[in-house]
Amino acid sequence: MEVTPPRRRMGSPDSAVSNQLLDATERVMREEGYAAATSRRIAEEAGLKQQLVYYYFETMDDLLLAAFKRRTSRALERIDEEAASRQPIQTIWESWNSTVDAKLVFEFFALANHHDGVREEVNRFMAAARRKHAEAIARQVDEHGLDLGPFSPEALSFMLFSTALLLGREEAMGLTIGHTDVRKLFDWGIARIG
Amino acid sequence: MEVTPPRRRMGSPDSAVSNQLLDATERVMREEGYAAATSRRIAEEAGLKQQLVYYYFETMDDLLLAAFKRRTSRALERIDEEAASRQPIQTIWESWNSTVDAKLVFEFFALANHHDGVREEVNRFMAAARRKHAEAIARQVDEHGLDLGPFSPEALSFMLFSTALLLGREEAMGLTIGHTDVRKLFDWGIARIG
DNA sequence: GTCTATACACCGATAGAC
DNA sequence: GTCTATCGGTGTATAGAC
Repeated sequence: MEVTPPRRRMGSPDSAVSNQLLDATERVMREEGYAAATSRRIAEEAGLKQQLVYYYFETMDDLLLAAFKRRTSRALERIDEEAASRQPIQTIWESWNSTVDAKLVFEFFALANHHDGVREEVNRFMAAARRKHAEAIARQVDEHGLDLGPFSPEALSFMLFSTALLLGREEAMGLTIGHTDVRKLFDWGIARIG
Repeated sequence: MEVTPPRRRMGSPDSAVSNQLLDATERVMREEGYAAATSRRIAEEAGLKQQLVYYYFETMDDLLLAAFKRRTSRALERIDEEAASRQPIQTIWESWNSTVDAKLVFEFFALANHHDGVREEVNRFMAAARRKHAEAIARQVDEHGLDLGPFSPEALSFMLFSTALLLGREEAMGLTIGHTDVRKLFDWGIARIG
């Protein structure tokens, strides 16, 4: 009968300091990579003492997971708001392009390769986003008698995400070969569907 | 006048041991992430002493870069061979799907966020692959009077890579929503073009 | 070419005072 | 809630013997 193991005392997960630490974690991960997201480096970035990290988070793994969960819960709120859009496909495309922090996403995706908690949360978020987007697209297709051509709502949901993410990554890295053509292609296709 | 700084003596970059270390580096990065790619962990994985790493590579950054360069030089050879294919689009699609080690690619892409040498090498490789693929596609379009529809060769080159990479990543993570639809979509589109 | 030994920085995490 | 002090472990990298 697994009982909660003995723990040291801890602070509120929604406190101001806790959020400062999560902000600092995002900055460090974006600029220096997940390997640099240590308790010392994050505390320094937040202007706090290293040991405070362990007052607000059980372990470093917990802190990293909390940082990702804060992002996904905000993103899911946004997705729910946008689901009611009059032109969901256009809205989804613009939303991924403007909100996806590609460098950070690649750090979290790499982290997910070997961090069980983060992987589960990435999968949970990606599954929810894909389903919600596919439903919003399918609803609009029904209501307005649109023609998606060879795209299923799920396939379109996948393509909008994967394309925006890779375009964002390459732009952040200074590589843009074919990008104007791809953006024209998506603008054309989205306008064509309605 | 920058002179090569004084260095400790070093072994051949093409030796058997050197390649064992690069093999071990790939395994560690794939299974445990780039943060685990330390001299101790890699040497242990290769069954060698930690200090040997510094006989074959100047620094850990050099080792990581060498590991990535070995992959890209092999991949570019393959791309050159496949450029002569009778059906380059089909060949490129199948090649990305069968050769891209998605977990490892995400580790190197995340590493590229903050490792200058790796970023430059990633950009060099991606630019070369995109151009070579676009040229192969354009040549085939010319010779056989194909119709790419709204796709430019560069845009198609981009989409084949980004889609195969993200499909591969999600499959490796156990997430497959919409995948059969996306694969059907690409099979259909590629068959349609010719 | 590979070994032993080692310097020194940084890591996660805890104990207990204030 | 935040502090000082500290533990044991691991990191990169070097020196020099064999």
